[in-house]
Amino acid sequence: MDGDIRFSTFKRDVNLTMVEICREIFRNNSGGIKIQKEEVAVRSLAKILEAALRLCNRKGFASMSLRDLSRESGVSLGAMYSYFSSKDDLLRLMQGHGRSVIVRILEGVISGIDDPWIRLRRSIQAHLYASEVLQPWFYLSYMETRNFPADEFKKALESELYTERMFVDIIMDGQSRGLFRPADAELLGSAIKSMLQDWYLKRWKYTARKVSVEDYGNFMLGFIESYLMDREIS
Amino acid sequence: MDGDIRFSTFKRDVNLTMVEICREIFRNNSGGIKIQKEEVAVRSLAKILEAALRLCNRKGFASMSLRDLSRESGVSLGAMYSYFSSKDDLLRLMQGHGRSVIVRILEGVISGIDDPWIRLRRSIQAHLYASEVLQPWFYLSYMETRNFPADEFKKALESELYTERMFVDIIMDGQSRGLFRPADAELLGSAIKSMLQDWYLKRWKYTARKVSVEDYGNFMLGFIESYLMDREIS
DNA sequence: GTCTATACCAGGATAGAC
DNA sequence: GTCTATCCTGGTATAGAC
Repeated sequence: MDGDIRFSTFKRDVNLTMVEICREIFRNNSGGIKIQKEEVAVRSLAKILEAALRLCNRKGFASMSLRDLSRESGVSLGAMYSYFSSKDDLLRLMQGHGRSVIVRILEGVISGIDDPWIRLRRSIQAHLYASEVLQPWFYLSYMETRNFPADEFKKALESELYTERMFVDIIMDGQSRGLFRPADAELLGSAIKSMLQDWYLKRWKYTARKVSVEDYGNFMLGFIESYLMDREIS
Repeated sequence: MDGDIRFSTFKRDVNLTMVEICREIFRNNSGGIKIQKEEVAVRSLAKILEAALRLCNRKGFASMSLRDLSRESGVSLGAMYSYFSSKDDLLRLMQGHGRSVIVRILEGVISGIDDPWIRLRRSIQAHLYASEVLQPWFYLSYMETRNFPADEFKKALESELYTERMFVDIIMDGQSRGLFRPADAELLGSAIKSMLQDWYLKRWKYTARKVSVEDYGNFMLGFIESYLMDREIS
């Protein structure tokens, strides 16, 4: 449809390789990371974070021991402590970055667009594609929120409400212009979020059924648009 | 609407008090539980399981230490081991029961009903209400699946697919009778599940917004029915 | 049946050699 | 910068008094 984002285009444009992400993390954390040489640091960091995400997704953050992580990443226990100062700090490192990336992406794709139908489509697609590219981050951040240190916990909740708000605003805008049917915008926003989350939380299911991220997005959009166009029921 | 289940009725009918549940657990686990007197056992068991669910919901199973649990439940560390033989065993105790309860409920509410519209409404309502009454169980079983011992893990996945299948079957039945629009029944089934799950996973959000379980159910049903009735789009 | 005391081990964190 | 060896806390689980 007009204004739609294709996954392949999206992926090319955001270009989020692990190494690039780690480079950015390194530059923003010169305080916490004790290594000087950027090349060295970025390489180890990538190994550590990749392994950490893999393990956290498999067993959860609390059940991942740093000895596991050392084995999985190939970086020794001692050396890892040159990259973070505690296990909680490692969580912060993984977490903080993903958030900034997603906000940047979401705001980018709808800026300058006026039509609520298109804003809705594009923001859902972007959210879905971002979670596809950064699946382990999204999964971690959903499942481990409870175990975050207080400051991170608060930020995670705010982030949930922030993205939901984005959808609610678009819906209310469409309604006030008489384009969308009247309906509870907040509940619809929550429903959209929960479907978006299902995509990255239950990857095993969708992979097994060979549903692609674009299939999923198209289904979601058809479902939601059908509701918003419906004039029969008040 | 006709055939609808009211939450108050549902709650009265299933009558799932903690003590009743613990009594049933006790009777099914006379092997594992070393206490003889039923009254004594049920009382302690209720204290332990209530506390365990509270702590698991707050910090996760892995982060809950048995010392925490002893403090929270008021039962000493030593005494608790008369009720289960290991921490994993405690998980099995909490988990196994909930599953049998939910299957029993879900099958009960649609047996003998033919109309797909009513079957759909009732199965969604029952699922939602069950998760409301047993919220901590549902939450635990969703969030901790990864950490279950292999056999329990498998059962949890099967259970996810089983209830989803229930919805898919109803949808396909409605479609083949020409009552529901053609649409991807499996994806719609998944979407229904994800909305049902959002209710018990994000209670904080809905409580803060003063959305009742019946409000939520009505919204879900309106959303889904609007889609299934829609004849405009193929 | 329930408690306290304790064994034993795994995990996070650090020191210091290379 | 990275590794190995080690410290020490806090976890699960048990023994045995009451």
